[in-house]
Amino acid sequence: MITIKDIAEMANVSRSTVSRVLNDSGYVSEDARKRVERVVKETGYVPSEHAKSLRTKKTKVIGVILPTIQTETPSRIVTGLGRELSKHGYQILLANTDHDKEKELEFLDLLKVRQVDGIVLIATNTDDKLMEKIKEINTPLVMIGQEAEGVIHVTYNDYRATKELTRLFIQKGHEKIAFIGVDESDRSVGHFRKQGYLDEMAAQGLSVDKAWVQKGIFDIESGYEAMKQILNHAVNKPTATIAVTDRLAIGAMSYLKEQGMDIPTDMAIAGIGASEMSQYLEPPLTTVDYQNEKAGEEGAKQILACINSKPFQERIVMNYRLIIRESVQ
Amino acid sequence: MITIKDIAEMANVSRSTVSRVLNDSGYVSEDARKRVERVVKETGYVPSEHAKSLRTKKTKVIGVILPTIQTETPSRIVTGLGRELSKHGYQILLANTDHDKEKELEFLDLLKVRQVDGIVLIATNTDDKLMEKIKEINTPLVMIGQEAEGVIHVTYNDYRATKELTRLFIQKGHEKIAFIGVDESDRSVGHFRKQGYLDEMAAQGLSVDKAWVQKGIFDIESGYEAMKQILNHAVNKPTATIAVTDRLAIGAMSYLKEQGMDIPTDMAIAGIGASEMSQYLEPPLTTVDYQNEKAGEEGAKQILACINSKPFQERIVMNYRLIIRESVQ
DNA sequence: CTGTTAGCGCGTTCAA
DNA sequence: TTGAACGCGCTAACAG
Repeated sequence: MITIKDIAEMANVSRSTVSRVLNDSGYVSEDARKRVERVVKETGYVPSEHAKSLRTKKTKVIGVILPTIQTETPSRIVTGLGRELSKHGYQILLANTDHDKEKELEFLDLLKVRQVDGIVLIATNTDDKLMEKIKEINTPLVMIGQEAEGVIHVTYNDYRATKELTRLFIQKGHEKIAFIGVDESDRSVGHFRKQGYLDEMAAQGLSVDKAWVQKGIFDIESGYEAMKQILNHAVNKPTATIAVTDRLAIGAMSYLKEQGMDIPTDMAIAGIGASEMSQYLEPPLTTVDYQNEKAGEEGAKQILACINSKPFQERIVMNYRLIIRESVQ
Repeated sequence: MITIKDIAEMANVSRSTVSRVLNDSGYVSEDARKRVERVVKETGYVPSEHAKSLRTKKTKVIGVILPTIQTETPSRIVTGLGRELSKHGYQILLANTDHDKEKELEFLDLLKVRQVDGIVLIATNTDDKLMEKIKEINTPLVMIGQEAEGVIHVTYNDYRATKELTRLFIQKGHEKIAFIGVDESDRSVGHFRKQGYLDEMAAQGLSVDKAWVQKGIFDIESGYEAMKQILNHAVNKPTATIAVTDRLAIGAMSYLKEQGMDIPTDMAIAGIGASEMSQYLEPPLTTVDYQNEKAGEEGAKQILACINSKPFQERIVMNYRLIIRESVQ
């Protein structure tokens, strides 16, 4: 392996001079610079990042913890993160928890050991254990998707999005609106989205039948099951349904079709997430675009600012955009 | 930051003894071992990976280069890779080329500089430049998705898959079969899949109308366009279509429906990739399951074997599985 | 403007 | 069985 020492000898200067040329720091005579640059070019030499890290305590690596990369939301966020980070010479060390909360904690430790410069956590919960660990590792960290006191975070306006979706249905004349959510331990997707729905219903003086509110997990199948529950158990049949993710909505639509029901005539439906598929469904699905890639970019900017001790915003709430399609009438 | 030196002092031994305990190397008295272990536990000390890497030249990091993580194939592969690698204490350094061949080359260099122990390349081409660079960087490397002489690779049986799909259509009575492919610079998806189709058609004595064979890129929209081309330009209208990805098939289906054509009566259709959506389409799409996660795991095993100088297979061809659904009749 | 020197945190001889 | 000493490749004082 070729090292700085070799370059120094070949260019007839000291190692420090080579270092200065490479890092553009301190004074170097034009002559010496040229010689070094020539040798570096000829040999294709690149300094060892590890040796550098050992000295500078900087790694130019950002750890990214996520629950899965098999769904569109996290993969879009990572794309946004990667785009912004690579602009500044940072790379991503990936940590996939596979939805395992224990692993989430382990990875925080692990990334700390790897001495990443910062961590981006695509979060699905804000459990006490998690928050404690975050404080404990004491590394610059940005959370995406959940809000949390004392932690830099980028979130979506979950509450307002479902509130607006609910209002949309009501404006179209619906009064019996069902809701397919997820567990409330996920504050953003589970709690706030549900609350927006409930509050708007209440605000418009509409009551909510208990059987209208069902829960799934983050897959298509459970959306199917949830819709089945709604139709089987509701005495008073709803005419519209809000699902907190497009996948849940797709599952729900699948059950509706199986039952020979027409969308949106018999049941209007909306999802959240603006999945690529949503516009190719039958009928095309009304949904909410959360601009995940942009959220990723924003997260990257904040973590970089934090690392470089520049001013950063602790709280960023992304804008969303309603996409109204034929599944709503 | 707490270092090996601190532990040594606290345990009243030398740094080397601590190192021996940590790495289970050389003789250490039971007594000393206990003391060190206790201190390590109490302090929560973990050795610096960077210092270690500097010494041992091993990083326990695998670089993964991919064209995008926004489609199912690569994200499934990464999931498989991650699962297997993390079992052995390795982590993934992500490099997203965003379909840019130049970046692919740059990342190979960059990962080399980062001194990753190995590289997994989810490849979309086998250009000379790329192959040269692979030789040049001289780092253990496994290619997934394309075959290449002299490089460890995991591929799918693209040729046989489309051949079998073609035969399936023919068995069902179809004689005029169209094909939506991608550029042949992608040997696997572009060339081999097309060749399987062409060969089977020829083998069965069926001719192929030029207008039946169209090309898209890897998105839904271009599948739509390709089907439009087929229907507009074919004098002799085909009754079935094979698309080389599910997304292309979805786009094609979208155009067919727009034209009021029935699937599969007016046009039977099949894709490849077993995307999660495929079973929820109308009608459910016939497709081919390539077991991408398993391919990822297999790739991980090979790169680890290569790194640890154990025997490895240079060429692995994954099995596939036909999933026959209602889009074919 | 440049070279010498001194570590960063660790693993690994080599004597003792 | 243990510790002293060295060096991995690099940056950052410091002195010249």
